Amino acid sequence: MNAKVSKSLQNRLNQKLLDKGLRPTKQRSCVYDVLLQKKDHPTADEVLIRVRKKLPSISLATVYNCLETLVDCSLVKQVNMDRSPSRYCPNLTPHAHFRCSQSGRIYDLNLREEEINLLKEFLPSGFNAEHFDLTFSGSATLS
Amino acid sequence: MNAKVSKSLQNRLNQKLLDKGLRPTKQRSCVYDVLLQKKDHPTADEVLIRVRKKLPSISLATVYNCLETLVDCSLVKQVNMDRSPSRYCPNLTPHAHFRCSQSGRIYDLNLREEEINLLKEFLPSGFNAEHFDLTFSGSATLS
DNA sequence: GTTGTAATTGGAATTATTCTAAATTGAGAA
DNA sequence: TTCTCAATTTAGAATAATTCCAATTACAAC
Repeated sequence: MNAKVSKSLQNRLNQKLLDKGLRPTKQRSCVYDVLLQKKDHPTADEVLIRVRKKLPSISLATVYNCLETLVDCSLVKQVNMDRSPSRYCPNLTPHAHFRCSQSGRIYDLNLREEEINLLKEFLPSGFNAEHFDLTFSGSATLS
Repeated sequence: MNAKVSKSLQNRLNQKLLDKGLRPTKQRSCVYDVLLQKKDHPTADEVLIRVRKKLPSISLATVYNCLETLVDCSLVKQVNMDRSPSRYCPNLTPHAHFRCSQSGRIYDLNLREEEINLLKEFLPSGFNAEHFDLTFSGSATLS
C-alpha cells in the first residue's frame, strides 16, 4: 500500500536526474520515497532500515550515494547538528530547526520571507551569504 | 615573548577549574592561551601544533581533553560546521558565524541583544530555546 | 543483442574523536 | 618532607560515520 508517496514527486526526481545525465534507478527512487513518507529527519542508517523493507539487498554505501545524489539534485537537504550523524529532509522551503534536548526530536520551523530578510540584515557589508543554517535547541512542550 | 596573553584571563581559568574541583595544569593553561592568542577558530589538530611549540610532548588526546574541559567551564565555545572537524573559539559574547567558501576562513558576527530577541521570535509557542546556532556561508569581500 | 558507461555492492580505508590502561603529577595529610 | 591517592596525561587501540575501491551488475543507445 502506497509504495510511492506521490507520482509527481517521483517524476520530479526522474526529471532532475535526467537533467544531470544521471540514471533513474530503483534505489534512488526508493530512498527518495522513504524520505517523503516519513519526514522525521532520519540518518543514513535509519534510511537503510526503511529502504530494506522494499529493497532487502541495498547496501549502506548505496544509501549514502543516493542521499548524496538527492542533495546534489536539490531534492533533499542534509541537516547537520553538532557532530552527530547527518540527517536528511525533503523540506525544501527555507526553514530553521529545533532540536528537543529531551526527546532528540527535530522540528522544522518554516521561515517567512520577512524573517529571512531579517537574518540577512545581521550581515555586515562585505559579507554575502548564499546559505544559512539556524538551529535552536531546548525543550519543546508540545500539544 | 608574551607567553600568556593575559594574566587575568589565566586567573579566570584557574578560578573556574577550582570551582569544579579540577586541577590547573600547564597543559590546560597552554591550550587556553593558544586559543586566546590567535582567535582564528583552530581545530584540535591546529591547537596541537601551536601548543607543541611550548609543550613539545603534549598529546592529541590531552588537547581534546583540555578543550573539552574549557568548553565545560564555559571559557571556550565549540563550533561545528557541517561535518568538518570541530573548531574552538574563546569569544563568549553571543555571535553568529560566517564561513567564506573561498578561503574557508571563519568570521564571528557579534549579535546585539535586539538581534537575539528577533531570533527568539522565530520560535512558535511551545518551543523554548536554551541555545542557538546561526551560521552563514558565502563569499566575504573583505577590506 | 552488444557495448560502454553508470550504478551498485561489500569490504577496506579514512577521519575525527573517544576510550583504555599505564605512568605521571600534584595537593593535602601525616 | 614524605606519603598517599585521585586527577591528569599519554600513546595507542577502539569506535563511529563516512568515503573509497575494485569487481560485478544494470541500463541506454546503437
